[in-house]
Amino acid sequence: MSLKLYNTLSRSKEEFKSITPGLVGMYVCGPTVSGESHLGHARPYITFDVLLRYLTHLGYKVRYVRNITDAGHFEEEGREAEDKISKKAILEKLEPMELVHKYTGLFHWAMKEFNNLSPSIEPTATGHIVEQITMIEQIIKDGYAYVANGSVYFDVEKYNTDYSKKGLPYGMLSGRNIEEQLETTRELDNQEEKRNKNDFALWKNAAPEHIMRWKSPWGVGFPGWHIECSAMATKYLGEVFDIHGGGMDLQFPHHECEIAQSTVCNHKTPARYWVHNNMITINGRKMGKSYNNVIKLTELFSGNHPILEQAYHPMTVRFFILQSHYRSTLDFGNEALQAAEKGLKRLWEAYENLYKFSTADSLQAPVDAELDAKVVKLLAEFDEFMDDDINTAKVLASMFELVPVINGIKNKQLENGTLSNTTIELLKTKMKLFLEDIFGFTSMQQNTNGKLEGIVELLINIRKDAKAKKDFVTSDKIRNELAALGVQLKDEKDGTVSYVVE
RNA sequence: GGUCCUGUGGCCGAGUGGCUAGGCAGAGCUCUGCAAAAGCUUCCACAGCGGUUCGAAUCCGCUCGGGACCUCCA
Repeated sequence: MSLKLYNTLSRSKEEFKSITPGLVGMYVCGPTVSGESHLGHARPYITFDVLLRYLTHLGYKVRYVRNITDAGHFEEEGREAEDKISKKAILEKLEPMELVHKYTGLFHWAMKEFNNLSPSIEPTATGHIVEQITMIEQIIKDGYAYVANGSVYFDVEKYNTDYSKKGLPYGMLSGRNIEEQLETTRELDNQEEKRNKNDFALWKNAAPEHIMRWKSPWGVGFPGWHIECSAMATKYLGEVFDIHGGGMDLQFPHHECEIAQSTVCNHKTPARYWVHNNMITINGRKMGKSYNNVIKLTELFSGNHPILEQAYHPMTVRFFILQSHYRSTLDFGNEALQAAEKGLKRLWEAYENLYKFSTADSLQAPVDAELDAKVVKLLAEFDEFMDDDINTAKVLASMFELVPVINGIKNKQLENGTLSNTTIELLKTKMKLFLEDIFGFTSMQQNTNGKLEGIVELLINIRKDAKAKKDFVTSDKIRNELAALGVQLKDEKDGTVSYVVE
């Protein structure tokens, strides 16, 4: 079996084949660092992190490019041109560069909290002004863009007419046609510079008060929203690359425009597989500034937000996201997050216990051949589910079916030697591979340099003595007060005591 | 208004037409000094109405509800 990915271009699952055997180029639209990252950002970057890890597991060498948008775009086209970053910079009395630096740092911090791997290249828009200008010049030269008052616009109408003949109409990704667009696009002000409402800016003339500005053949200004991704993807991944990812909300117009720009310059549709993750909703509504329901990642991890009943660990959020399929909307709620927190804890504890198993304990032939076979089957399905458009939800469900088996063996509720040595070894290998390497989970335990461990062991021993003397007042006091401090004692079947730190 | 997606049990969520994922919560039991943990068992579903089919949560139609995009957006 081989990996299948849902391709937005064809609206179907397609077998994944890389252009160059063994190598994959993947571009994912990164954040605009004019503000703090929020819960919504967690979804694509975790989703594509898992895809990156899975492709790597399959043996591909992946070049993962994720940009940082540090040059502002128009808040709203037609309104007075205002650069997101420069506007806020004035309000906060900060240099744009200072603001960008701050939020880029926060973004990187959050990505690390989520245990997302770093991209191979993380290019910035401001670092690629030259490439963008070069690309715009090319588009003008080919006749698909025009200059107006120091701004440059892409001629969507002409592009659509010419490229429809080649089977590459504008709107092919998002499934809309331009004729309808003309009738349904809202009436906007100050559009006289454009020949057509559908045209989009490649370069925008900067008003004198504008802080972010660069010299260009058309005057002083700044790049339009879409051109950076085309320029940087082409530069680092080539004219045609394997995977382009991002949130569904970017399908139109952003990715549509990217396709148009790149196609004009390179005469090819830039990416083979367009992969889009769905949105996270809060109470059934998409999170967004206009809805006033944005939860920033710092707030999510600290619990400091009116919607939040408690803080949520980055791993809980990661688990929550991977428990659904990336193409479904995922509804956020305290109850759901708390369920995820408990579920992950149970799964992770079983996993850690599994790793303590000695295969010397079990016999060569499984006592329970049926269960042994079931375990082997569940493990084999991990790969099948991932190959089927990265169905992390199904893999996790299978893992939960393995939890009672692992716990049963550990607590001797299952007979010694229930599973064969081979199966236990396979269980260990695959659980590690999927939980840590592919899903990217890490332990939520804090490293306390062994001091806490020593203290807890001491208390466990005192409690053991108290219990031996039937001094249950003391033993319960130790147990309950440790629990209040977040240290949960567990009396194991064999008389030993283990514990978990919250 | 246009285009598209969606409606699964208390909550979150998988679901390729037949074998009713999974998590959390609830109930019972085993274990336990008591509890927790763990194990076992168990209750509660496919928005509604039609249709196709031997058989539909899954396909089709209609109705109702929710959402997304069309504007910055992950």
